[in-house]
Amino acid sequence: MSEIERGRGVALWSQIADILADDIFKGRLRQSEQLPSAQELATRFDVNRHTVRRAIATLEQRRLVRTEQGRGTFVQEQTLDYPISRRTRFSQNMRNLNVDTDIEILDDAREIPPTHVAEALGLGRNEYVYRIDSLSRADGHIIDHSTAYFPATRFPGLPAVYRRTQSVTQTLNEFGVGDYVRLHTRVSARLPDAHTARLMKLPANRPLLHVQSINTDPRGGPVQYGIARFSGDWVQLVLMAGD
Amino acid sequence: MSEIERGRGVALWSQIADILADDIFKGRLRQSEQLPSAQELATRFDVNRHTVRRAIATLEQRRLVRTEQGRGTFVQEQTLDYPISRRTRFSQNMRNLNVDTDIEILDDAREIPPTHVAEALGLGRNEYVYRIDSLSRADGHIIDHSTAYFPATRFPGLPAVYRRTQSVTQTLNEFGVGDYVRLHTRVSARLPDAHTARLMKLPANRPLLHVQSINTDPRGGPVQYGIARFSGDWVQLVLMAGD
DNA sequence: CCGGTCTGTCTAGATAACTAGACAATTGTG
DNA sequence: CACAATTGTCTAGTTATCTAGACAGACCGG
Repeated sequence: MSEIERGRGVALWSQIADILADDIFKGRLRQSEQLPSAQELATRFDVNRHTVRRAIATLEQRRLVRTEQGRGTFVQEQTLDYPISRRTRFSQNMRNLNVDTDIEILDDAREIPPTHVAEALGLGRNEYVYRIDSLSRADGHIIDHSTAYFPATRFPGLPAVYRRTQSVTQTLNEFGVGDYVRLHTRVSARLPDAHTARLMKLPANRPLLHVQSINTDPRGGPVQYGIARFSGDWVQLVLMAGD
Repeated sequence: MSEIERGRGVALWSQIADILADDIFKGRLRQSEQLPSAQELATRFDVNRHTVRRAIATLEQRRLVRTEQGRGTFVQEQTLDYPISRRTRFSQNMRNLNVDTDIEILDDAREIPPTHVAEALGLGRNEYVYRIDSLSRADGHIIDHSTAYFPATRFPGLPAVYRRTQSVTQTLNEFGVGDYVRLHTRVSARLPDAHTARLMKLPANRPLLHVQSINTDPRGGPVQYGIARFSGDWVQLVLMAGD
C-alpha cells in the first residue's frame, strides 16, 4: 500500500490525488469501476474525509473521475477519443459521442497573420485573414481552446456567418465550399501559456495536446489554418489508419 | 526562469529546494560556486527569506550545499567518491578523503542467517553467523547503515573484538586473517525501508545506494557478507578499472 | 577597526492545509 | 416507506506554511 508523508512539503490531498490518478492510469482501478467511498479512503490513508474529498475534487476537474451524490465516485468511462482523419468534423465527432457541445466565440479580428500561417494558407505578405478564437465545451466542461485562420479575401464577412452557424462546415458551405478535407495535422504536447491556462481553467502544469491543422477545399486550396489546444488529461487523439 | 506555484499542493520551500537541487545536478550551479544570497533568492522567487532558508536547510541536510555564516551558501564541493575495488577498506577510504569517521555499532547477535547469506558464505543450513548492524558517520553526518555477517564457528566471539577495534581489517587480523579481498559487489538503487530511513534520518523518498558484497580470505574462503546502504544524494560509488 | 553583506535566531501574525463533527440531499434496497 | 450508504455543505478549531521585521554573529574589504 502506498503511504503518504506528512510535513514534507507536499499536501496530503495532492499526494492522495497522485496515487488515485496513478491507480486509474495503471489500470488498478478499471474503467467505470466505483472508487472506495470517501470515508473508506480516508481510513485507508489515515486522513480526514475532507482531505480525501479535496483530492477527489481535483481528479474530477481533470475528468478522471465522476462523482454522483448518493451513489459514489466512479472512474470516468472513457477519455474522449477524438478521431483525426482527413474528414474530421468537430460537431460530428461530438454528436457521435453523444456529448452535448457548445462553442463560445471569444474574439475575432481581421489582421495580417504570422508568417507561418500565411505560408500555410498560401497567402502573400500583406494579405489579411480572419482570426477566430473560440472555446469548445462538452457536457459543460471546457475541452478545447482553438484559434482558426481563414483567408479574408476569399471569405468576406466570415466571422458573422460563423457566429451565426457555430460550425465550420456550415460556414464554409455558405461560401460555396461544399466539402473540405484535412491536409495535414501536427500533434505535440505542451504546457499551456498563461492565456490558455486561464481560459481553460487549467493549472499551468497540466499538459495540453497541441494540434495544428490545415483544411483545404477539394482542389487543394487552403481554406483554414487551425490551432486547437485540448486538455491532455482526458482528450485522446485517435489516428485512423488508411485515411 | 522556473516559476513556482501557490496553492497547488506543493509547499513553496519544497518547490524552491527542487529547483535549486536541479540547478546543482544539471550543472547550472557549478561545484563550490556560491549560491545567490537568501535575500536575492527570496526576491527572485517572490517569497520571504525564511521560505528560502527552509529550502536551503533541506538541501544542506542532503549535503548538496554548505552554508557558512557571514560568507554565504556554497555548492558542496564533491559527493563522497567511494572507490569500490577488490581491496576496499572503509576506514582507509575515509582517511584518504581526510574525513573524520566514526562507527556506531547498533546491534549484534548470533543467529541463523537468511538462506541467501548462508549460501554466499558457504555455510550449511544450521550454521550460525554473527550479525553486526552499524552506522558510519563522516564529519558527523550519517552516510551508511550496514549489516555484516561473519561465520560464527570460524570467528568465535567476533563482535567483542569488533566493538573494541571498530575495524573489520583489524578484527579479522586478530583472527589470523591477514588479508582479504572483495569477491564481488552488487549495487542497486532502492528506497529505504522504514527502519533504515529512521536510522539514517532520511525521508522515505530519498534513494539509497544498496551495496551487497562478499569478502574472502586469500584462499577464497568467504569471511564476510555485507550489506551497506549509502545515502544516494552524496555518496558516489566509483568502480575502478582493472581491479 | 568600520561598514556592508551575509547567515542565524527569535517573535508575531496571516494564510493554507487538515481535522472533527453535524446534518442535508440523493440513491438504492428491503 | 424506512433505512443504510453515499456525496455535499456547513461551522469550528488545529497544525503547517508563509510573511514581516528586528537583531545578533561572522566575514570581508577598505
